[in-house]
Amino acid sequence: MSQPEQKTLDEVATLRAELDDANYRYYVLDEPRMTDADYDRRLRRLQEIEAEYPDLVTPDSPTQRVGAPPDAGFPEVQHAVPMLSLDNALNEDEITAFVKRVADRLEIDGETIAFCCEPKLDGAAVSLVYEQGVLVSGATRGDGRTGEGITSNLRTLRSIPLKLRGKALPDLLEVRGEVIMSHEGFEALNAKAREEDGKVFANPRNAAAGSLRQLDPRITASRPLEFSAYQAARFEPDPGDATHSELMARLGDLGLRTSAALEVVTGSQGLIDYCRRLGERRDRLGYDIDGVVIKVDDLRLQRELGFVARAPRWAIAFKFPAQEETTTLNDVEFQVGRTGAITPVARLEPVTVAGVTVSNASLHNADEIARLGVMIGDTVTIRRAGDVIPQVVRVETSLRPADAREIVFPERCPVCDSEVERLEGEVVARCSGGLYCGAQRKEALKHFASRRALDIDGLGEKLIEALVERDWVKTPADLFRLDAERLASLPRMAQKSSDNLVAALDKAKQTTLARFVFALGIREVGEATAANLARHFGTLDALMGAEVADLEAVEDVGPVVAAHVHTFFRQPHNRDTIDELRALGLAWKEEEIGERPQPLAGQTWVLTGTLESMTRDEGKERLQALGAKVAGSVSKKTAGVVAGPGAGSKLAKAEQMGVPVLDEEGFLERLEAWESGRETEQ
DNA sequence: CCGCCTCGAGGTCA
DNA sequence: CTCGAGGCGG
Repeated sequence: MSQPEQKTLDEVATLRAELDDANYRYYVLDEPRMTDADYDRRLRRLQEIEAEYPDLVTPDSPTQRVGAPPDAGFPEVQHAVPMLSLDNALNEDEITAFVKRVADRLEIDGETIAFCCEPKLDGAAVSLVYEQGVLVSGATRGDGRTGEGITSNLRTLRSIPLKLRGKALPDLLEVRGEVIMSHEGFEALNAKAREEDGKVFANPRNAAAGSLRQLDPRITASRPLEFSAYQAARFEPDPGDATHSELMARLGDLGLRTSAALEVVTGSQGLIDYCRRLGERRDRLGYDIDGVVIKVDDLRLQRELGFVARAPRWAIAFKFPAQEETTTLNDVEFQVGRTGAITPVARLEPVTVAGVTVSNASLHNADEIARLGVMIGDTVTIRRAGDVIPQVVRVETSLRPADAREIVFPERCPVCDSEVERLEGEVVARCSGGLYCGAQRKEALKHFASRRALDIDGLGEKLIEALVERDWVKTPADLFRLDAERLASLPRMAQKSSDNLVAALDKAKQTTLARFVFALGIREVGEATAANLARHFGTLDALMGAEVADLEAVEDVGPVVAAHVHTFFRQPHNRDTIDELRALGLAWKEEEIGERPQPLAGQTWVLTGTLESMTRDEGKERLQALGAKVAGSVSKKTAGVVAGPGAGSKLAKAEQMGVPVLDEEGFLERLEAWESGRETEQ
C-alpha cells in the first residue's frame, strides 16, 4: 500500500476539523453553517481516503461514530461518582422551603443566594468519560452506582464530541447529561416507522431510552438523539471555577452542548419567576421537560451543604404539575395479593396521559373509594403521580350518568369465596383463605420464585398460573416434584422448556438462608429483615424455634414483625412445607452467627470530600460494619477523618483539633486491614 | 404502571 | 411470526 502524500494528510486534517466544527456549530452553538449535503459530502470524502489509507483512521475520526455491530450485551459499569437523584419540589412553597433550608444551613440570607436553573429534560440520563479529551466510555444511570456501558451507542450521537475542543483539555472529565429526542425528531422517526412497519414509539422519552438500548449501534445512529450536559462529575485537574454556571460554560467551550435556557437567578423569588417563565414556554421548547433543576451556583457553598442519603442538599427538582386527563371508569376489579390484601383496581377507558396509555389505576382501599365518592360509570380525572403511577384524582360528579353503579366492596374473596376480614384500625381488607385461595397461592409462588428470593429462572407469571390452575402446585414444595414429562404437556412448554425449568429448579435448591427466609413470604419480612434474621439466628431451626422475645432482639425487628414471624412458624402447614422443601434437597450453608469483629466499636468517624473508589455512603457502611459511628461534623471526640479531594472546612477543623486525617489511599489500606481482622484497633 | 429491548422457544407455513 | 420471561428506566 502506498504512503499518503502530505497533501492527503492535510486534506484529512481539514475534513475532520470541518466536520467536527460543523457538529459543534450545529449541536452546541445551535448556529449551523454547513448544509447537510455539504456535511455528507465531506464525510464521504473522508471515508474514501480512510478506506485507501487505513492507517490514517483514528478512533476519534468523525467516520468512526458507528462502530462494530452486535457485541454480547452491555457490560456493567461502576460509576466512580454515583449518579444521585434529586429531591422534588412540587409547588412554589416547596421552592421557598428549599431556599430556607439552604439558607439556614449556611447561615446566610436566602434572598442573596445565587441559583443556577435549567429545564429538567425528559429523556435518559447518561454519564460520559473523557480521558485526555477523548471519549472513552459512556454509560446509563442504572441504579446510580452501576449502569450499563453503552459507549458504542453514545458515540453515534453527533452532539457528543468524540474528542473535546480547545487547547487546554482536562486529563479527565466525567460529564453527566440527558439523552433526548426532540419533538421534531420523534415525529419524523414515527412518520418513517408508520410507512415501513407501522410500529411507532409511544413518546419521545421511550424512543430515546429504547434507542440507547439497541445492541446494534447502526440502529442507534439512525435515531435522532441529542445529548445535553448538566453536570461535571469529575474534572481533573480542577478547573478552579467558582460556580456551577461557569463550569457549564466551560463544558460548552470544550464542545459539549448545555441547556440554552440555563440561567442564574437570585433568591426564592428569582427561582419562582424562572419556573413560571419556563412553564409558559414549555410547549414551545420543542422537547419534553418535566420541570426545572435548581442548583446552588457557588461550588464552595455546594461543598459546605453536602449530601443527605441519596441526594445533594444543594439541588432540587421543581416538577411541573402533573398532566391530568379525564376518562370513564368502566368497572372496578378486586385483586387479591400475596398477603390476601384486597385491592380495588379501576378499569378505565384507555386514555393517554403524558405520553402513555393508562387503562388501570389502583383505588387502594375502601377508604379511598369513599373519599373519592366514585361510582362505576363516572367520569374521573387521572394523573400520573410522581410521573409514574396512575392515580384517580377526583370524580367529575356533574357528569355522573343516571345508570352509575355503586362500588360494593366484596364481603367474600372474589377468587376463593373465603370471608373478607378487615381488622380494627386497619385500612386494608384481607381474604381469610390463606393458601387455600388460588390468588394468594399464585402470588406466594411468584414471590418464592422471584429473583431476590430463590431466583427460579423461567418460572414466570403465566406458567405459575397454569400450574396452580391445574392444581399441580399447591405449595412451593410441589414445584420441586414437577417432572419434565408432565410439564411438557402444558401449552407453550415443549421438551426444551420443560428441561430448562427442571434444571432451573434444581439449581435453585442451593440457596442461602436469607433468601430462603425471604422466599417464605412472611408478612413484613422483606429482603433486609430476612437477612437480619438469617444472620442473627444462623440456622433455620434456631429461627423456627425462636420466641417472640428472641425475635425482637434482632436488628430492626419490633413487636409487629416478631409476632408475624412467630405466628408463621407456629402454623403446622408452614412447618410441613418447610420440612418437605428440606427433604426435597433445598440447602444452604449455615450462616456465621453473630457479628463480625468490630475493631472500631465506640469510635466516631467523619468522611469529607469525594472518594474515588467508592461513594461516601459505601465508605460509611464499611465503617459502620466495623462498629464505628459516622458523623457529619468533626469534634474533639472524632477518632479520625477521611478526607478526599474537595474537602473543605471539616478537614481544616480536624487539622486544627489534632484529629488524625487519612487520605483515600491510607483509608483503603486501613479498611482492608480492619476488615480482614489483621488489625484490631486503629 | 407502562413502554421498550432482547432472548429463547414454540407454532405455522412454505 | 408470536409469546413469555427478564431487565431496564422513568
